[in-house]
Amino acid sequence: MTQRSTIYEVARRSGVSTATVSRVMHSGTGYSAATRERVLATAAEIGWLPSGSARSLARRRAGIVGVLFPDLGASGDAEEESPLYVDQVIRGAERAATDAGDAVLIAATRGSSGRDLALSVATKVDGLVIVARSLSEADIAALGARLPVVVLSDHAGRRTSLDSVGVDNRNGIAALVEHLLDEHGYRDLVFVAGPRQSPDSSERFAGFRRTLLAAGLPAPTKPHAIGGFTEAGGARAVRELLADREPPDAIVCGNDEMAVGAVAALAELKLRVPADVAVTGFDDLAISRHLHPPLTTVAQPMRDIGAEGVRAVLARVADPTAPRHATVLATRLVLRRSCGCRSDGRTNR
Amino acid sequence: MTQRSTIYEVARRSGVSTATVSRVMHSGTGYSAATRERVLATAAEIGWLPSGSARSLARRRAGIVGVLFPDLGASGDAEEESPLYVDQVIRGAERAATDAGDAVLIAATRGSSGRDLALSVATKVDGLVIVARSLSEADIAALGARLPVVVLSDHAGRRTSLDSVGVDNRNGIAALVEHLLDEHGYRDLVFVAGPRQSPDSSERFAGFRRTLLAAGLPAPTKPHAIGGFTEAGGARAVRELLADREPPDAIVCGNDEMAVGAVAALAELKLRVPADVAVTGFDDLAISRHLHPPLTTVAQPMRDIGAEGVRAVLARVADPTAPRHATVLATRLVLRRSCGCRSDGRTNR
DNA sequence: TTTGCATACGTAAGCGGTTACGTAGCTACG
DNA sequence: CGTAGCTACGTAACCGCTTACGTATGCAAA
Repeated sequence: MTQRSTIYEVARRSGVSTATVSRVMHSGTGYSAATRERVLATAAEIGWLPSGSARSLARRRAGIVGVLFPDLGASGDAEEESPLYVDQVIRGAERAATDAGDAVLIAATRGSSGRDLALSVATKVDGLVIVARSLSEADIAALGARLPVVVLSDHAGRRTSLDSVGVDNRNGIAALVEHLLDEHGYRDLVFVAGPRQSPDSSERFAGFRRTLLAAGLPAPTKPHAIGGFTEAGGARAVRELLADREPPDAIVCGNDEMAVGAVAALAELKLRVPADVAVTGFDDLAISRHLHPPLTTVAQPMRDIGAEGVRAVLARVADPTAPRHATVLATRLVLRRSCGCRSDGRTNR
Repeated sequence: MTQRSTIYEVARRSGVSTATVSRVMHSGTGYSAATRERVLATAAEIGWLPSGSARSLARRRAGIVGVLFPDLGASGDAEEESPLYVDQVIRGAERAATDAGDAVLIAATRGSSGRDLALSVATKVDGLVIVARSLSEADIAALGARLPVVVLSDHAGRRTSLDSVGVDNRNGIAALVEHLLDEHGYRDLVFVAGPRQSPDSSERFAGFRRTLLAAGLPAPTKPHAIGGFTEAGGARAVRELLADREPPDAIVCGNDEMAVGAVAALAELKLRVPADVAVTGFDDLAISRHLHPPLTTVAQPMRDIGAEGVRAVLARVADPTAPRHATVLATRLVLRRSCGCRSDGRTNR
């Protein structure tokens, strides 16, 4: 490990000023070809690694955007984002940031420590992308007052002052329910919802209800069961549901994880999927196509959500006065066998 | 968005010097309780967010460690780390970094652009954790000469100058093969390997071979087939294999993804798993317990690998002269139905 | 009272880059 | 030949913190 060298060292050895070294590194003009070669050569020779901190300080731009997300594995099985989901969002964010020449810093909030972590991260970045439910509304608002912030999913269109990115939950579910109704002729559908306070969950239920009504079918005013977006919750919800009533034609779950639990619960009850009852999810996680049977679901463009998130904060970093913008991305219906379709992979929309 | 305020502003408004503000923020001593309150109050009042860049520059420590990994989704189906695997490593790294008061910056190398990306990231961090095959050996070595670097898996113990973290592939496979031999009585086992150049893959094969020899069985000198660590590769390998010979008792795959492909290929051939032929994997990805049948595999402590990685770089940042250290983590045998075991979940070791 | 030693600050010199300005040399043109 | 307009640099003033030192004040011990 060479002694950390500086731009002065490079300048001295190349017989130029630091300004010229800086220009060679980041500006396309202001130096001759010969000078450029000389500078580059000595930089390589002494293994100079420019100081990002110094550059950031001078430019008042870190070139880093932070992504805050809730940690799951940490606090047991609470109602949290699926790791598979968040990971994809992060990947998308990384991709967009790298494409823009920036980098992404990630931080998982765990329980109460979130606020301090967020503040600490905020000092190191130009803007923050916050995955739903990483932080309290108040904390998010406080951050939003200090630096560019965009909130992902479960908030899109609901917050008044911050940029947001989310998906079209209503139409996503609508397409799914229409499929169940029209292609399979199911009439008796039940909806297993996520957490009560989740806007995403509410919108999905709203889409469910609206579609049934549009088809002239009776529609419930509230979800048939609450599964809290977790596998265990989905299983529990189905068990409770079927203790009361005959199996429905189909169980529409608010997300894929609950669908996994639902399938398991149905197996316990000796009910076959989809022969006896169809099951669907929402998200299209990596595991979903491997389930038995493969899960019919509404795919969320998880990577795009992350990517749009960083694009949005970078846009705001560039122009802090731009009007607030809520991005809503489309979902895609993914037909697999759990809904009763024959073979996997047919998709729609 | 308030005007970006500085420590001078806070100092002025609190009637103290910047030194005192700095002390209040980061040192437990050097100020009275009253001063502390006053400073904290005005800081909150004007919404001051300290500049991480300035702090990093002054302290000569960014408080950030970078994680470099290969991107998969990007370049099609090349031989790359599974997203599920890398994501877990990243999670572990994030966890360890946060616990240490640092943050992690992530960057995915895609194809040839890796070298520049790595350099760019290197300017922003105190050290780098590099997931195997993100970069060429030469590039890794060059980085290692400029800042603390630790390499994860597929290298552990092999590189001479850099710290590394990996798993005990040999013993991991050995436990698995012993199980197949002793508990199930299988005698005819075949090994489907990952990429030829992969040290991880080689070690796994070595463990396979050694265990067969130890049991007094004939053992091949090279893998029966090469699957390249991908699902498609695993399927292809099995198809080619079974074109030549009778189905073996068990197919030991070099990783879980190849096992997925193997199971699919066997299904095409109307062979039942595990009734006709058992299949096993390596990694224990999130999808593996959902497969049909659930996959028996050797679990890698993916999060721990990431966590140990950042711990190792932080240790080296703290003491650059410490002797190189190679961490080798233990694996865990996960018994599920694909090997012929009755019910899921029994694990060993 | 003097001395000694904490404790609570303030001063100011960096940390390693960026960049607005200024200057010198050269070419082009009236 | 004078001058306008480039290009290729150098000078030096920041960027916003941290921290080594130095000073002042208070109090206990001598």
